[in-house]
Amino acid sequence: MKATHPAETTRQRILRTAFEEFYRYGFQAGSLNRIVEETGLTKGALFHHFAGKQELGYAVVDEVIWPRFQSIWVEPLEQSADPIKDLQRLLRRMADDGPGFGVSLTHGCPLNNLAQEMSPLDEGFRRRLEGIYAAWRLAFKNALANGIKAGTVRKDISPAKVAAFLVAAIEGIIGTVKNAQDPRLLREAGDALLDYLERLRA
Amino acid sequence: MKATHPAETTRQRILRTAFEEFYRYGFQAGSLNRIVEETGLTKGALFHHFAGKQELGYAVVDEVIWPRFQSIWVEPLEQSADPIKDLQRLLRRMADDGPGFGVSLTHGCPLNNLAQEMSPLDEGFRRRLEGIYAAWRLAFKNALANGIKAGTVRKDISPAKVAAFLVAAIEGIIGTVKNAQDPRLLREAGDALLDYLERLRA
DNA sequence: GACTCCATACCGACCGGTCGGTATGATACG
DNA sequence: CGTATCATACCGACCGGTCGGTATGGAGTC
Repeated sequence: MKATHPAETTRQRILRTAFEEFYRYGFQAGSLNRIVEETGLTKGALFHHFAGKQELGYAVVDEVIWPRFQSIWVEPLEQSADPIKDLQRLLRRMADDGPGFGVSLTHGCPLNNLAQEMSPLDEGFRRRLEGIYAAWRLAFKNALANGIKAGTVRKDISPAKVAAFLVAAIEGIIGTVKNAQDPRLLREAGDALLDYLERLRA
Repeated sequence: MKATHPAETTRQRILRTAFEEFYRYGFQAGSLNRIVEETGLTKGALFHHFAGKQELGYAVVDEVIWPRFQSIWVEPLEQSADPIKDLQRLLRRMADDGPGFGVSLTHGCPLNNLAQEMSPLDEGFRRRLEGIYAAWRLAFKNALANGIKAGTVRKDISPAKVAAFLVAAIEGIIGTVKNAQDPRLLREAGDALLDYLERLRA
């Protein structure tokens, strides 16, 4: 424990444990008692750092999911002159090393899991998650626009539309593969996505 | 009630109410007490017809979701000689009349909702839902193969790969739009999908 | 340095309420 | 009478959340 998470504050330990709990069981079915048990702390400690389950959920989005996502999907695409190549590289790495990308084959994408469950029920969740999605689409849109400027991407496509489609397709693939629990499906749908990207080249 | 659902048996009323409950709150957070209250029946009636919550959930998949899905996505595509045209028509109809397709802009796709929540937690759910997804992909794959044979679809594509990608993309679009709650996003991603379909033409 | 004061961090028993599920009985129908 | 179809009453488990209390340590005062 301490080896893998050195010098972790109590608040950070709660956040990390809560993230894993909600990732596994969903937010509503996730149990504060289990989080307390898992951290080795108590109810008192948890409620000292967070006002309630909802606040804890919000904090997981803001302080765990959002930073992880940004370092994986936003930063690598900034100042990309050949977004198609970089996107294909990102997708291949995600397929080869799902867990390292925060995406498990069986548990799917934490961002999408939370969004599908909570967005219709809690506006605070929806707004936060939508912010991440919007940043994702913006990163793709900018990268595609850069590609067009650099001459690596076809000029007749709409960066905004393609970006929206790409985000949806990626989440859709992760979701359907999570349900099938079959790497072959990941390969098939992934190949089609890579092929789609290939046809965006100038 | 009786006007919109004439001569409905008790079992059917429970199933329909349970479907709506699980569609709104998810399976785990869905409440049997609310279902009982909503139907105007009692616990005794519910447990007379279903052995428990899990069995009720399975029955909702088998007897509500699966038939609805089949009539919408499988049957219209059988014996299609121009699957691209028919697919585009289906997609446009879904975008224009979501609720009629069992897909709400704010609540998403019932099939995908259940799959994302329950597949990692319950193998019975996963197997049943995967059966529906497999049928979906098969329907698309057969339609694309028919299109190739009829000369309406490009010969150099893999029907299986494109089918897997299409299913994923559709679910992904529904999911991201559900989170954004913005019809403009549906329009953007949908346009990109229609464009992708267009480029499959022979 | 010694003492007061007080905020922070954390503990663990306990609360009301809801959950899925069960046992038993009434009613109606063959 | 027997069986199917419900209603009523109730159970234990678990839920998120509260509350009184304690240990620690830093700041201020003399």
